[in-house]
Amino acid sequence: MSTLPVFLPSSSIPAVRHATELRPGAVAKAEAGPVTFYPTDSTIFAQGDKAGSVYLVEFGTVRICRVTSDGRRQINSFHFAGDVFGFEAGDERQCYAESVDGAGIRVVHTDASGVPAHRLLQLALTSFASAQHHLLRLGRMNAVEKLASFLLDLLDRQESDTVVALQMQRCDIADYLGLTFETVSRVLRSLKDGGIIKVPSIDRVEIVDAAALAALSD
Amino acid sequence: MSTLPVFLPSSSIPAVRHATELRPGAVAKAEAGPVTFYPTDSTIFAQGDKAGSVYLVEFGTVRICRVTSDGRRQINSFHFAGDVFGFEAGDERQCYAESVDGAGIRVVHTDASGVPAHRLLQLALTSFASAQHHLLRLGRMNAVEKLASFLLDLLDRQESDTVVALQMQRCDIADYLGLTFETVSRVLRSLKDGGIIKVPSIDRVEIVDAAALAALSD
DNA sequence: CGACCAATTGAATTGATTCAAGGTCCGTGG
DNA sequence: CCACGGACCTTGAATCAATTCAATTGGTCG
Repeated sequence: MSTLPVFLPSSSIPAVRHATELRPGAVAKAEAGPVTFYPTDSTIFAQGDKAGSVYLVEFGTVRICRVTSDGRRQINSFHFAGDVFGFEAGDERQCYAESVDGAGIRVVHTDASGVPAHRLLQLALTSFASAQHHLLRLGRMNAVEKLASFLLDLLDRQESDTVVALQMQRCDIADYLGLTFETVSRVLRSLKDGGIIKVPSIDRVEIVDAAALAALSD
Repeated sequence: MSTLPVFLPSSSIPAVRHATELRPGAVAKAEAGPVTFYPTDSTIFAQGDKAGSVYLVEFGTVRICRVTSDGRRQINSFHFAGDVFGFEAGDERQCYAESVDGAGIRVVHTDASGVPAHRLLQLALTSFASAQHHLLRLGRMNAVEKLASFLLDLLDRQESDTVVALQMQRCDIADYLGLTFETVSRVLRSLKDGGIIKVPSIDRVEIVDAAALAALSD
């Protein structure tokens, strides 16, 4: 399997609505580089890399991860089309970023580029806010609440308001929510049995009873 | 118990080294307001408040919290002298801030003030980085690892390199680490029994074997 | 001293994990 | 076209880490 990113001729970019069309104010394309395609599981940046750029997701899904010395992985966040990720306090990356499902990414140089600092601040604060929200999930929610909250989060960030696409596998969800993949599987089953969701395919969840999910999620 | 902050005549500010002396570059005093004293457990800002300012800790300890609808509390961070807290993505506070032990705080207005955006960005990224670090703790560490990592964190941020002052009570530590206060108590005991720490008083921990703690913490 | 609050300690319980055994899906090659 | 292999997912049973509930200790302040 190739893990090398490749530059895309613009004709090969999938015909999905693009990040900068979805969120016009985020970062102008002119401020970002060309779209690079990262195949499934390829590395976008590694822990220890020199920081100094952020990244704009054009399409696909990205995960931001850290690992303990003995190999346990925590996924801090997932990023979809329109999201900007890769903020770092120091000059060295503390996390690594990988493509989950084949993703198109633009580099945004934060130093010399035309992106104004207040705009970068705004984007960084968005990342910070979702990290803070995730802290509550990890620290104080049980498995069912974590899943409920996660599904609603995805629902919020995707186009449909009934169907959630699960681009990542169960293991990714588990590492995001601080669970095991078996527990993720079991909880999805129990939500299904409770008539709250349907799982028409392995990577799709239909939200049948959003109110019930919301009640579970907090 | 009074929960109202009071303005301090400068003569009454405790004779501890001040924030802006500890970290000269952080935020100049001139950019911040006067020091306000917040007694133990008083509110600095509440969830739902209008955002728009950040705060500089001059002395004392602050906790940033969120609660679930049924009252479970997650403490996202503690802040000590020199720290800047209160960053918010939207215009409404998602978290609330309280004084842990009587804290002196300066307001820093982010809009009109002279603090340059790149400086604010830097400070926000610091908050973001520690939130990310905390995600790994909450998501993937067991109780012993959480405590070990927490103690080393405090050690890092305080003056002494052997003694940690625990200004917050066990319940705060528990709500920070996603544990119960009983578990915090038990883990401290087991670290004590293991000869890794000493607990000379209820609010002091002496780090006997920092290497062992480090080994446990990751 | 007595009251109160925080912290400790013990015993029973439980939610999630671990370990193990299938099941499903999909791409590849005969 | 179907059989095979491998990756991922599901399900079950046993285990365990942390919680819950309860009792006790310790420290502080009026």
